[in-house]
Amino acid sequence: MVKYTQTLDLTFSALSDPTRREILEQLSDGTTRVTDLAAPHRMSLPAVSKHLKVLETAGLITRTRVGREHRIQVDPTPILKARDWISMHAQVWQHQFDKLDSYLEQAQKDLAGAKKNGESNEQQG
Amino acid sequence: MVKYTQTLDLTFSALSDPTRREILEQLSDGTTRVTDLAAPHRMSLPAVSKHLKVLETAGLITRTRVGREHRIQVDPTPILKARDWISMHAQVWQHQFDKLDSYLEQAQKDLAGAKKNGESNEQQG
DNA sequence: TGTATATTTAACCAGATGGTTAAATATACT
DNA sequence: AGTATATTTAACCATCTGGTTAAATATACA
Repeated sequence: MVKYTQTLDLTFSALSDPTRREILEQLSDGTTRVTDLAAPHRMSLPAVSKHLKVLETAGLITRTRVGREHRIQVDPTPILKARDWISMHAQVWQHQFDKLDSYLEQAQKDLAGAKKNGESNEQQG
Repeated sequence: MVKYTQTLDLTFSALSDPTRREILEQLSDGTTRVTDLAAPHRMSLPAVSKHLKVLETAGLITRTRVGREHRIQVDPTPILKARDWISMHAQVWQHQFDKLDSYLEQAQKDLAGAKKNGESNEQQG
């Protein structure tokens, strides 16, 4: 369970940087070489190399050496676990959120009624 | 589109901390007061207060003042956008990943065949 | 062997992050 | 008015993050 949490930490953290998300999108397009991945980004190659290391440490990509080139591939497993974590809670959150909506509506009505009747803002008993 | 990226940055970043994810889970359980949210965490109240601020800035929670208490509520909207971003790419990633699998299998077979035939490890080109 | 290419590592830096304690603010209670 | 409770803000600190440039490493090519 420590592991699970650490995985989510690393995954969400890796996904929090726009450059890294773009890299993951480039990988969708079939780009694999580090130099090619780096090309569109307005930063140095070492900077991109660092981003790749972050993605690799988080397990979001794997690397295969072919001669002097490194071929980068996505491993979607941890990202899907992150999505699962969201999905696991989304329904309850949505429910809570809807409850809040209706609560606020009701509070609005209560307030209007209270004002009309000259009641205080305090709850009774 | 800048906005969209910033939202994802803030959302994934907010989700990358285990304390903040636990807070979101506590909110599922109906906990709302700051003090109650802070109780299970082995850190000071100001530390939790900071985490709440991060969640609030990212738009993951909203806050309603009731007297001296702050009632915290989840807003699932940005989290669902983060999930959407993952979902939008998951299928292609999965496909790429499966392709890699079959590539590696094939390479494994090629290698085995090459060894049997006394071929070198170099590509013949 | 010498040179070019692909990529990482090292050293450095500014700013962000996540924690602390002490103090401030706002509200409630008697 | 005075005290207690709920919460944030301020000031501080160590560590992490994301970038830089220069150098190192590994492979390819002639």
